[in-house]
Amino acid sequence: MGATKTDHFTEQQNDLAVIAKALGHPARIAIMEFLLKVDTCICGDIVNELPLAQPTVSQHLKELKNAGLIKGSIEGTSICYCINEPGIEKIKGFFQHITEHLEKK
Amino acid sequence: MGATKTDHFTEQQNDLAVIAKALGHPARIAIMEFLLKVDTCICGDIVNELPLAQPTVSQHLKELKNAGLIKGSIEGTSICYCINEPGIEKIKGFFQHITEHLEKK
DNA sequence: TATTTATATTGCAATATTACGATTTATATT
DNA sequence: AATATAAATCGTAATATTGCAATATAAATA
Repeated sequence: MGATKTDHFTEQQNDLAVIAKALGHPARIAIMEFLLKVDTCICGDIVNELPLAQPTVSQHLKELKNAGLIKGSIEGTSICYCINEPGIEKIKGFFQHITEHLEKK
Repeated sequence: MGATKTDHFTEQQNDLAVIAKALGHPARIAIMEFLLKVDTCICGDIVNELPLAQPTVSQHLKELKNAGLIKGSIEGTSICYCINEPGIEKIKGFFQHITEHLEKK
């Protein structure tokens, strides 16, 4: 196989998994950290920062955007990327829920 | 390829990615939620709960354990699994760092 | 309109993941 | 000792991911 049985799980479970999966690669963690530092930047800045080729960075950005963790806005010939707070809040809520529940014991 | 360039990133970035990746599958999100609900359980309980075969569940548990998100202790012929709080705190810290940083603007 | 600049897409090879049947390991119980 | 129970491991097929060269797209500028 190799295909995840997504239809056997709830929408929320699948949604959280997509977000977590998007962060499940060191390059994408590095992109998030870089975006946090510079606030906003274009794809080329990340290509200069990371040891990866432009198509690879573009692909990682696409996955982060698809998960709702970043957003991009067109600025002339380039695209300005920045962190999308609602996406962060969604996964953060999952962990807060866990720790709150654990503390009640 | 298909192989992640782990050696080009920091240990912390790789560590966070491993934790996030472990949660990047709906079955493993479901296992975490189930563990939170029942506090502690054995592999067989999860097999009864999820639409997955025993070897598959065992594999998912291994990955969660490897990431430090759960821990297991031997209880006679079975193994008692529960959430490992320090693992949760590590990834939770990452998101708190992000939101704290974003609020300062 | 030709060129430059910035990013996305395509296609492909190497590797990783997912899932499960069959088997193995390890501890209890009879 | 034989059997039952619980979980891990092995082997394997199907599918997904990673990374990049080559190419395409799209907007600004000369």
